Amino acid sequence: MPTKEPKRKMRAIRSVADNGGRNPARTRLAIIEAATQEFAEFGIGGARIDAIALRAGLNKRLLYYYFGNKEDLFQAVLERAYEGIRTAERALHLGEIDPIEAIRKLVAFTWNYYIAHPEFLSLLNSENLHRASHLKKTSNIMEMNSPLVQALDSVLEHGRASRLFRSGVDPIQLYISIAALSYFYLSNQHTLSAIFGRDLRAPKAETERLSHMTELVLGYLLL
Amino acid sequence: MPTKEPKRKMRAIRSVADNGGRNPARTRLAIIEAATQEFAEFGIGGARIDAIALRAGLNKRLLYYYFGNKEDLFQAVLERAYEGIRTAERALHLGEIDPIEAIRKLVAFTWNYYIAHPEFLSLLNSENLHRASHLKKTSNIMEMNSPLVQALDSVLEHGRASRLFRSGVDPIQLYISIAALSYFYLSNQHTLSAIFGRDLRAPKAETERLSHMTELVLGYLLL
Amino acid sequence: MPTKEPKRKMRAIRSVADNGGRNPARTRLAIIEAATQEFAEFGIGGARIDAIALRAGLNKRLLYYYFGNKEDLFQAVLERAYEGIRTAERALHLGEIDPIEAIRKLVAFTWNYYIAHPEFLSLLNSENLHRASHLKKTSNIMEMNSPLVQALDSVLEHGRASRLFRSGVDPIQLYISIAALSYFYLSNQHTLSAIFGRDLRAPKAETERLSHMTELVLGYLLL
Amino acid sequence: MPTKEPKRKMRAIRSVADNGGRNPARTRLAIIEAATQEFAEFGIGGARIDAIALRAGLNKRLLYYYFGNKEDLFQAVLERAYEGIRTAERALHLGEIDPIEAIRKLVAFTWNYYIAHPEFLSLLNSENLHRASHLKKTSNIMEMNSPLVQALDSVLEHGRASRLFRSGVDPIQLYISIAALSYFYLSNQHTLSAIFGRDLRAPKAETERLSHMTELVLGYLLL
DNA sequence: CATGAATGAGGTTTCATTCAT
DNA sequence: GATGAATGAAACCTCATTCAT
Repeated sequence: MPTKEPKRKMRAIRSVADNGGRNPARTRLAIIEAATQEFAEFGIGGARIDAIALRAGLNKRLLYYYFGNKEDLFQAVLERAYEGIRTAERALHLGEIDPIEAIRKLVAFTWNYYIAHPEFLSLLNSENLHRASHLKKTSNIMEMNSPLVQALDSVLEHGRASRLFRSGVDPIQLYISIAALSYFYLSNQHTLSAIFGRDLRAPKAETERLSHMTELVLGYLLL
Repeated sequence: MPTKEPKRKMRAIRSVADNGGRNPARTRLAIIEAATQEFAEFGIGGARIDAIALRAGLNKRLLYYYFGNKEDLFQAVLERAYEGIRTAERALHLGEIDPIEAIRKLVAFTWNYYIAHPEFLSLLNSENLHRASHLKKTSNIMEMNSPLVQALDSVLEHGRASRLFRSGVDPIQLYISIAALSYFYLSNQHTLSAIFGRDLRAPKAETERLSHMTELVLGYLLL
Repeated sequence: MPTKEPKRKMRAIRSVADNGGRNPARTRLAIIEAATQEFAEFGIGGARIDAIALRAGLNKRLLYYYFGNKEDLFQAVLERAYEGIRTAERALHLGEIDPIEAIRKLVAFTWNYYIAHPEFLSLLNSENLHRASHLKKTSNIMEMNSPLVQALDSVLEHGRASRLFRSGVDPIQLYISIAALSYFYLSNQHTLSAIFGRDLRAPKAETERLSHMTELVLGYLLL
Repeated sequence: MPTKEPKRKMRAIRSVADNGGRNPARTRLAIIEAATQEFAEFGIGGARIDAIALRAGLNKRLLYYYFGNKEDLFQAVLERAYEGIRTAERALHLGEIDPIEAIRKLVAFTWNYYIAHPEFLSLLNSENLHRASHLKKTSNIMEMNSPLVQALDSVLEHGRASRLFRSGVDPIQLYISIAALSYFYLSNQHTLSAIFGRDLRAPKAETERLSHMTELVLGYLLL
């Protein structure tokens, strides 16, 4: 197998763009979605333009028409992925509820979002392998910043004011830690499962993990 | 850009094998080390056999002579990377010290090892992208299991016996969490730095991160 | 798999040279026999020096020591193959028996020799693909000539004298025809079997073929 | 000689595809024709994709675009070669003429077709070296079957009915024998010429061979 | 807007052969 | 006499990208 990447079948999973053509917005979206799957599954180097076109049910030339080249397509994919999580985060409204509940909700949300969007983890890994080169090229990079950091800051402030939480907690550090606990477990599930000889994705294992993470964070915060 | 991967200069960083040939063990090692760097930097798909040969100062053909193909070379690289961290872990001797100190030491060790061995994180990310396919092929996969899990179990037991630590803590969950806190921060440093607009690798930031992680874990464990 | 030839396992069938080394004649023979199998199975282009060494249970370097290069090794193999059939032919003694019986014997001998030595057919095919370039380099090419042609000439003469056989038969043409009838059937057995949807090598089919060939030749010769 | 195959010049004999591009059918044909020559001349292992592209006057990448890989290209070449002879055979209309004349015509046709299409013999030899692996993959393998076998059956029947031919002749056996007589002579002409020290392809030799074969077959058939 | 055909560069791998012991 | 290590050349094949319609 003189090939560069592991062999894989190329079959159109689902022709995302079953419009009779002539719908730019939809075509664009179809490409992004197909590319998201492909990049998530194989990384930037492993993703194949042909495979993306096939997944999208579109001619390869169109990818270039819409996105110029592979790198820029990845950038678009990445931006949409961030957009997705930021939108979901904005719907959380942590500030309006009890601090303890807010933390539970934040941990659970992070966990569930990553589980529902494994491609997001994979895309981030790819982007970090490339030293965030695509992210750095996005124009309004600040909008990538999570609205949750500010919300978390306010939750911590409320908790501290109510003498529930310890003081001196950096919301960014905590935000990163909460993300880390879910992210690492899921992103590295294959090596961890192999090494520990357990299926980390069994329902029971997932429940235990969420409990553990919640207890860990609250155990730390609560006075 | 007609090439698949971002352009990069190919220059022999350092001829790892400045033996006059005819030293199999040394040649083998030179290949593994060069490959480790290359795979860590560019992933499996992005790594170039030519580049590895150049880095190692060896004829490309030799890589095939010793390892058969790219995949098997990656497997060898991965196995050696695990071997490295397991060896370091075995030198920790957590069981012989005060539980609190042991936890501090474990968190700091994990952090420092990842900082000293960024290639390890990258290799693991690659392997997880490939669903641990190489790891699953290693013969004695159980030896990949960290000796720290058992040590941590005993630390937790001591802590609980001394009424210092809470009970009911699963050592595997905690081990994963401790790894997660350092791993995610470092592995995702580029996207995080870009988004937060701060340099997460500034000395001050590193110190703060280690403190935060230690407090988080101990804050959770201590009664 | 970017390989040139169809994949195949390389395993030493039988270490022909299980001498403790130091037996030139035996080593030489072991190489020739291993090479014969390899060349017969894969052709000159498809044969692999490594595979031959492995089959012979010898170091690859020895093949070069004894034969110089692949081409010359093939020449040696070919010469030995011709030697084999010529030796067998010399044992026939056609002149001493009844002409009809002699023809039967010749047809059957040809058929049986080809069946017992399929590698001979394959080597000849290879050599013809190369326009007999190796054969032309052999020193005493005349010794390659079949002793049977002269014997056949005398058989035909006897048959004609006894008013059994027709006259005017060129022994070389007939010799070629007799060879052709067996050779083509066996050498092309795979395509013929595929196309006719029958197994040409089934015992019944073989018997029928020999009968047919014998009848064909005798039917032509007999007055 | 560090190369695998005998050296040879690579020069575009004749740019088969002097279309200004954009003519798929023509391009496809140009590839097949170039590949036919190359495979016939050097065998499957010896044929070079580069050389085929050069012969066809096309970009090497196109061969893969149209045929996937070398093996599949060979299969296409082989199928076209069979198609060619089957088409020619269908134009013979043996059933409509006198049985004796029909046999003469069949022998001469076989002889002349092989002479006009030496590549056909070579391709068949290659395919048999590979145990008909490509032929077995062709979908309608039955259409490869010669229409002549049935025609020959009817000729034999007519001949027998007219008390001209012997009975009990298997048309497949006879068909194979007729093919064999021409095939072996031509396919093995180089070794035979070398060994007999005569030029088997001299015009006189060719005439004699055709006579001999015709007499042989008719001598057998005629009562 | 959309597409099948075409391409240059470069990737992995293989091979016959030689070197150093 | 015998061997494992090493090599340069070239083979097959892949890929992102562009051309012509």
